[in-house]
Amino acid sequence: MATIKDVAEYSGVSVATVSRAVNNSGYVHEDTRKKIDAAIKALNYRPNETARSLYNKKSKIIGLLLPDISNPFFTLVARGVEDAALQRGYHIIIGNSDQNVEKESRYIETFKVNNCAGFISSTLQMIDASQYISNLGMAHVTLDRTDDTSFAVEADHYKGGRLQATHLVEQGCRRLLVVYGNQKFSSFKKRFEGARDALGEFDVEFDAVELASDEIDESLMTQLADYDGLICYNDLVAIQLLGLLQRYGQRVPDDIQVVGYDDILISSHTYPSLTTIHQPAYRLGRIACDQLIALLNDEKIDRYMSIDVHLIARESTRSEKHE
Amino acid sequence: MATIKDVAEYSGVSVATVSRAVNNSGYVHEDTRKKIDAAIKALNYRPNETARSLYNKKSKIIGLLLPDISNPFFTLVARGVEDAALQRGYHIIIGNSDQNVEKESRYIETFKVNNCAGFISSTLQMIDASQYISNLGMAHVTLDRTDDTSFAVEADHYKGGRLQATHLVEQGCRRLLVVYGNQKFSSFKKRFEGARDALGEFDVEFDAVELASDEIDESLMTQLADYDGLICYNDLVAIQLLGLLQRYGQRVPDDIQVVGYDDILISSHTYPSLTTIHQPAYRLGRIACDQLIALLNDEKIDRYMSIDVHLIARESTRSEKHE
DNA sequence: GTGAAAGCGCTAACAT
DNA sequence: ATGTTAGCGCTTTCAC
Repeated sequence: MATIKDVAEYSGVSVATVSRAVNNSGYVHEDTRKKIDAAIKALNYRPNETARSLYNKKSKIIGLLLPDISNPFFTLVARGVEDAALQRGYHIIIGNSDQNVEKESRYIETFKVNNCAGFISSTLQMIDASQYISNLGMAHVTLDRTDDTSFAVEADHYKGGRLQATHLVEQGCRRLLVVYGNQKFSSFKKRFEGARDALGEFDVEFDAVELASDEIDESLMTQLADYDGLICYNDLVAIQLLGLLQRYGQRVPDDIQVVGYDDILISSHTYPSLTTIHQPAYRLGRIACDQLIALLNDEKIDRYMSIDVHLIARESTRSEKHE
Repeated sequence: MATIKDVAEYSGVSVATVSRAVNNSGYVHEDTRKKIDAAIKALNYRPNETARSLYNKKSKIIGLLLPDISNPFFTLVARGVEDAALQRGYHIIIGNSDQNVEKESRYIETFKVNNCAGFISSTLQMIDASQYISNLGMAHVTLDRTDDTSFAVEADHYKGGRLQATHLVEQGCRRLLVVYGNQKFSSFKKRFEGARDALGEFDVEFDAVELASDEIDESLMTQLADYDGLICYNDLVAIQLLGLLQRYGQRVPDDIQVVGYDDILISSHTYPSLTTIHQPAYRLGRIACDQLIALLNDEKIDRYMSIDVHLIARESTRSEKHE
């Protein structure tokens, strides 16, 4: 691979001039610029980013720390981040924390020692996370799962929860089960609170149960039979429940209605298709990335951004008009 | 962030000695090692990987070029690669090519200028790809979508195709539709060939049609009604078709049986759950990564590895025993 | 066993 | 407008 020195020799100027030409910094005569461009093309020169980032103490790489990329929601977030990054000349390195504090800090360390410009995370479980990060001196934006101290971008989960509940009540449900996720995550917590508050206002009876996606099996059926509506904290769980219910002869939405959360791609393809809350995962990723880059450029950004969500009515609830 | 120089001063030795201690290269007295370890701990020193990779001309980062991480299959592959990499002290930077030649080469270039140790790809559409890569002097392993010139790891798609066809015929199908994917990808090509050959041997009638996942809508129903079995080139398509069929009153598996390919997570949760070919996506990723790292360590590896696949019988076909 | 010094490829003073 | 040079943090000869 050709280096800047090769280009300098080939075009008969110094490396400083080449550097100036490449970076459009400082003066460089039109004629010499032409010579340099020719040399670059002839030698197929590309600046070595490692050397650049060693000097600058910042690379053009953004870290992205996700709980688990196997979840289609985060996969879309990642695409959003990547596309936004690419547009501005950055690249991303992805890490899965698996909700594991040790992996988390290992990744943050990795980002640091690789001179990442900053990172986006949606999973900080570390205590004193923001303290730790600011010590590291890295730019940081929090996504979807928020704490109160960092820059944050998230969907309006409280509203999402309210929408789930409201829709089901409007479609006639009177005996609901709210299936909620791990409450230590702000996103799940707010969804639950939204649903709970709305249900309270409607004065509709409901039970609530925490359910991890790997805990779903036939043993649930006895409970499920009691309800005429299910509010699920994400689509993955909703789809599993949908399968389970049908396998045991329950008709959806006639016997029981189901609403999910996320609007992952598959949710519109199942039968019945899933009524759900659409969160703009891709857009969330883009925005978080744009925010981070703004931060890197010392632009002022909002400390907190809330992104709107809306309900998409499909076949798993009784609403007339489907999309 | 503390540098090697800080550690050297703190422990009263030279940077060279610290470097030797950190890397376990060359001699360093037990006592001085102790002092250095203490200094490292006190200063919370971590070697700057950028500086290392500038010197070594190789970073501890592996590039991973995927067609689209939104596809759950590739998502699992990525997890496999990541986990394997992590175990050996590497990290990954992921790029989505979106089947786009330009993005492809941009990413490969990115890998190069960031001193990536090597990369894994499952999507090279560039002409002369292997030529181009070997010019770059990067280690490279091809995954799932193979050409003949690189090191390659892939599942046995021909067998997978045969299994799909054989199963459907055994379950009584006599009029099949093979829904196949873009034949320029070896993986889809081999699946189709396997199914076609098996069907030929059984002397069973079939039609074949190429179908992208965004081309699926009601207009297909007139065609679909003619068949008693559907062989799909992946689960995503199979699930969409499953939904479509049911929405139009076809009973699966009574009227028509469906078999998918990939065994993504969701396939066991739909109703009816999907009979499919299990490809070990995670393991594929791990193996590809292990191969690449072996390559980097100048170990001898097989030029081509074929990984076994098997059929998982579920509710979308008539087999008695489900998993 | 340890240290001095060169150099990986680049950028940014500073001098000219 | 261009060149010289120091230095980013590290590893590795090569002396001692």
